[in-house]
Amino acid sequence: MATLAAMARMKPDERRTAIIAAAVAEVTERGFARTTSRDVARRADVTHGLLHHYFPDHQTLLAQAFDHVANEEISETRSLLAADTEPIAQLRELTEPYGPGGGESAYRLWIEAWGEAAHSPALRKTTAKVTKSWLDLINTVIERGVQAGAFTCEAPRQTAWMILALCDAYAMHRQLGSGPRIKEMAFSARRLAERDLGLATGALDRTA
Amino acid sequence: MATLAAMARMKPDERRTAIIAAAVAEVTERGFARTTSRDVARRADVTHGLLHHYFPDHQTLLAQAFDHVANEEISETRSLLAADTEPIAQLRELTEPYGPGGGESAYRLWIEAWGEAAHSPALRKTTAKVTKSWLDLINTVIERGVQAGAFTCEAPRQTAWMILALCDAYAMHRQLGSGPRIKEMAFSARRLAERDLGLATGALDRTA
DNA sequence: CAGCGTATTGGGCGATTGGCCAATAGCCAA
DNA sequence: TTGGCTATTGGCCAATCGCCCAATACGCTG
Repeated sequence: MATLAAMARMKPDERRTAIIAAAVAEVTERGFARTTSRDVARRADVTHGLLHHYFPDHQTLLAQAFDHVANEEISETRSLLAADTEPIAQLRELTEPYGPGGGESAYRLWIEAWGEAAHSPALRKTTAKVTKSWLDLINTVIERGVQAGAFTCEAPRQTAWMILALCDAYAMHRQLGSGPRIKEMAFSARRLAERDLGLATGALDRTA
Repeated sequence: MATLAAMARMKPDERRTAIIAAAVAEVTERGFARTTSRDVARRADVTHGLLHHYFPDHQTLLAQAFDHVANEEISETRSLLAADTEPIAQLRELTEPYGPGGGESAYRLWIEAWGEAAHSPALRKTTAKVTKSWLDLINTVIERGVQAGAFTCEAPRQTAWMILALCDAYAMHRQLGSGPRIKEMAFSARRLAERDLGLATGALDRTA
């Protein structure tokens, strides 16, 4: 992973980023509660004592780590949407079977975060904020599509909420390996969107 | 909670049940990873040493505790449905705003379980099994309603999955206190069900 | 009542935790 | 080169964890 000799010294900002990246990886694998300072330090190739130099305490480190990823996901998706101007293509991005965010491991982190949010005000605040961002993102795509004449929609915010909920639920249950017909679940969000937005069935499946 | 003098001795089965109940309460409050043997013991009014007499180890205790609640929820819902014979009334039960299961705290436990399932094969197995039971339950109600002529439905299993997903997502995000318009989210599942099953809007809101 | 088996206690063990701190190492300005 | 500031180390601490076990209390059977 890292060249032994090159480990010596890093710019503080890089070091900080490396530690946060290590924390994210650990939390994704083990969950918030089971992630220890020493695990993070080992993964970041530093000693555990250094963590306290960059972060006041363990909770703050984990909270900042999740904050970092969550905001990054949002901004990445935002620029992904900016690349397409056509509403249908944008909606297709948002309903990708692996989730519009960072894919498999990103959802592992989110599942951990939902659980941890019940015990950490900082996590709860971040999850609430980012969830709202997701809803706004979907809602904006819908409303722009309606204005452009591509969609028809009675209750955009409600449709946005249902799309998000189905994507989350699909990703979560896929994580757990639960249940039959998991591939069908993946497309429920798209079929729901197609019906709610006046599109033909399968309109979101076709590749542009 | 418990009379001091009456603490002395309990039948083994009662004791076992009391410990499991204490474990459920602790996990609901603190999550799986942060629940310690001693916490459970204190809540159950026994010493920590006794736990090892009833359960081989900590993980097994927590897994059995969740297993107990999950199965109980399912069977309670089953008998709840048995009380009604009318499909619409049954569907109304299933889409209760607080979730068809045990209410608020029950969903706290489920959120913890979803996270923990990623780290515990036993939890993963239970969540998968009970999720399947929920889907079957909803699916049965739909199909009986279709046969009785009360519903019309193109893809029952897909509709069942969407209803479950929306209920889960609503309950979860309500837990987190996230987002505006959370009351509207609560009825998304009902509106979806009404449309998917050929019912009039609001048909599931009216009290029987 | 005597005796056996189980329920229950409470202490102890090794391992691990987050946080703290004195000491060291490396970088840059003067 | 020197001095000082920051990054970094590694050891230490009290607290706590799950687990184990010898000792005790209790209840039931004979």
